[in-house]
Amino acid sequence: MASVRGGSRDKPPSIVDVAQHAGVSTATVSRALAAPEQVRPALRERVEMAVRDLGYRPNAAAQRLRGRRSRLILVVTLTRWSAPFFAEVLNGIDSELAANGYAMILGNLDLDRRQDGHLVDMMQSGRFDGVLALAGVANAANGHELKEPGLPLVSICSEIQGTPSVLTDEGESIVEAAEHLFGIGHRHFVYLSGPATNFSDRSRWDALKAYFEAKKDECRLDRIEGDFTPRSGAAAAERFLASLERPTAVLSSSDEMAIAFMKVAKHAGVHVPGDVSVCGFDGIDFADYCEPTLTTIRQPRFELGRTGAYRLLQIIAGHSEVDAGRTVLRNTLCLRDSTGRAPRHG
Amino acid sequence: MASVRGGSRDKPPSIVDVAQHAGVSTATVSRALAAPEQVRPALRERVEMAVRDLGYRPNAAAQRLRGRRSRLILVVTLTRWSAPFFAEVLNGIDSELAANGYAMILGNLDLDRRQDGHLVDMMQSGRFDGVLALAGVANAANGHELKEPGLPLVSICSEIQGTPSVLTDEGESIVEAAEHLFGIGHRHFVYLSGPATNFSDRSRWDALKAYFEAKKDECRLDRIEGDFTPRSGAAAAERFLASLERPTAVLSSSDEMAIAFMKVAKHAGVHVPGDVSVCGFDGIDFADYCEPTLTTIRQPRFELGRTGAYRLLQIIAGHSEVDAGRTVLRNTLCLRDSTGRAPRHG
DNA sequence: CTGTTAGCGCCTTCAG
DNA sequence: CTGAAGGCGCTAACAG
Repeated sequence: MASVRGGSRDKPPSIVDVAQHAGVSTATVSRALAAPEQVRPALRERVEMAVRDLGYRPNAAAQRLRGRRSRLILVVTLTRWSAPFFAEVLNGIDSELAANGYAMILGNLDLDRRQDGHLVDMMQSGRFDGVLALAGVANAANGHELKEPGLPLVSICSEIQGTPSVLTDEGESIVEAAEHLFGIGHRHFVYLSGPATNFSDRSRWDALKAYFEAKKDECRLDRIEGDFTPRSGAAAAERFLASLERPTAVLSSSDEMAIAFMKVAKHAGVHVPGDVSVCGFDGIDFADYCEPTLTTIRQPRFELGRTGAYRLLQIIAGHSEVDAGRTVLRNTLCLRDSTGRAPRHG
Repeated sequence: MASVRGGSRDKPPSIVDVAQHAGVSTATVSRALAAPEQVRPALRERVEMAVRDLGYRPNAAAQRLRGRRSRLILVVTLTRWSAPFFAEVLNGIDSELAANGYAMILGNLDLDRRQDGHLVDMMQSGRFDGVLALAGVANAANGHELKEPGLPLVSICSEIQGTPSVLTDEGESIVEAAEHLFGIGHRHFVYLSGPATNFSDRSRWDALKAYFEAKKDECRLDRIEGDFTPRSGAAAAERFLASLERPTAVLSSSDEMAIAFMKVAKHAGVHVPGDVSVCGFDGIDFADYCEPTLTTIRQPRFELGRTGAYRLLQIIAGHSEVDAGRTVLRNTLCLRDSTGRAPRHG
């Protein structure tokens, strides 16, 4: 009676095979699987047995063609994503999707090669039930290109006009960090930015500018351009070292930049936090293992992913009451050893 | 004449719409797209125009159902993957797949919950043309479970019986590192392991054991259990510190463990490399930014992914001459500041 | 409750 | 070179 899936090269069993094996119609098989309560127990069991015997799995393509969901979500990322940050966001997404029987396709958007066409093709090929756009993608693809195909779309870590998005309170958090540093005596700040087109970076910079605008008589805020990568953090440190009047507080737009910055600064004999305080952004694992441990603004990475996926599934399911607008998660300021009182000084 | 895709809510155009719009049969449309040379230029152009006008994209589900490829590859990973390592492998995979018009599904395998069924379901649902299994998955899912569905399968960073796999020369490289350390005076080594069931870890440990077996009169090799994570590296450091006779050379099975190890050791007043030399494995970006910079065995992460994807596509395309067996890529020993001469000592 | 039937959109013979 | 027609596997009406 056992005999799982005959020989080997046979093509997989179809619903017809199951129907014959169980002595019922294909419709009954379909129902026994999708709506068991509509099938008399006796038949249902025969079907279930046949399914097991033959090792039958519904063909997803056929299901999709017939009009049902594909249970596939396209997740669009940039080729140059920050692994420590987004890997955990992906985990969050996957966790929520898997729990609901969905799977994710990873679609890397290459900024250099004009590959967007490829993506839009995919989106219109009817393969997916929805799209999740991760930070940066919005600006890169101009946002509406992603909306155009008419698929349910949720944006994570950046906002696309008229599209539900999941964000963190980046502006508030970085101001909170600034305020903390101000409180312990710092008056000269520098912001290590991300790419100028990045949504997060804009939010942070705008909030910071507004905050210091109100304090412009007593404080100074500089800005050094970066792009989230360690390399750009090291470059920023060189510029910092070369400056005539060095800031005493660094607000970095990513932990990776902050850590590289500290490394270079220390090498040049600048003490952290004695000479300069450094605050990162993201809360990646390595913030605990660098020297000194990094004060940072921790983003709920897993939750970002989970929440984004959740909202998307809601929309797909048609629970679209609260659709539009943003969901804002809260960050946490984690004080560690890279920040301290401003150095005494004239 | 313009008018891209009507109003908005209409369902997407099908091949029939295109055929009507162009005044030809559906068969001609199909051919014009798949085998243009078989269609008279005049008609071909009419079709191409209609395609553009309507914004037509072939429906992937229908194509797949009709028997063609889905151009979808399932990439199976573990829920607890090491982001710094695998993110780059994924990039390599994506790069090769995208270049050939394929996309990847990320299937996280959860070790805790028995979720494998879900995966096998997916594999048999006829959605994919092939499967890429990343390190660790093989052992977890017992390998053959993945082979069973009869899909083309390639394993990366671990070997599955009778399945093509892409590996690095881990054994040779770690022995090379050991040899280097031996050459500069070290005689007491400790290996920080990964999970005991991990394929890579086994390869490394076996090679190391063999190497030291031949030197057992003059050398000592200890082993501390870890699992690749920083946390376990820190725990290993505690054990190291507590040991009566401390080894002078640490061979870590991951950079993340090595970095955490150094952090804890330094905190306890142990100098790296003055008192103990530390060598990592993987060559992640942070190896350059920790203190001191980490000597490590760099794995060609991007190439691992790219090569794995390449082999899989070859198999799918039927170029299966060189199918079985392994492809071995070479690692590079990167000497940095965390290793040095063994301390003088009785 | 269960079976019959009609397509979903596409590609690929098979005739013309 | 082009058109007509069947069917991939499945499910949702519609009858019984």
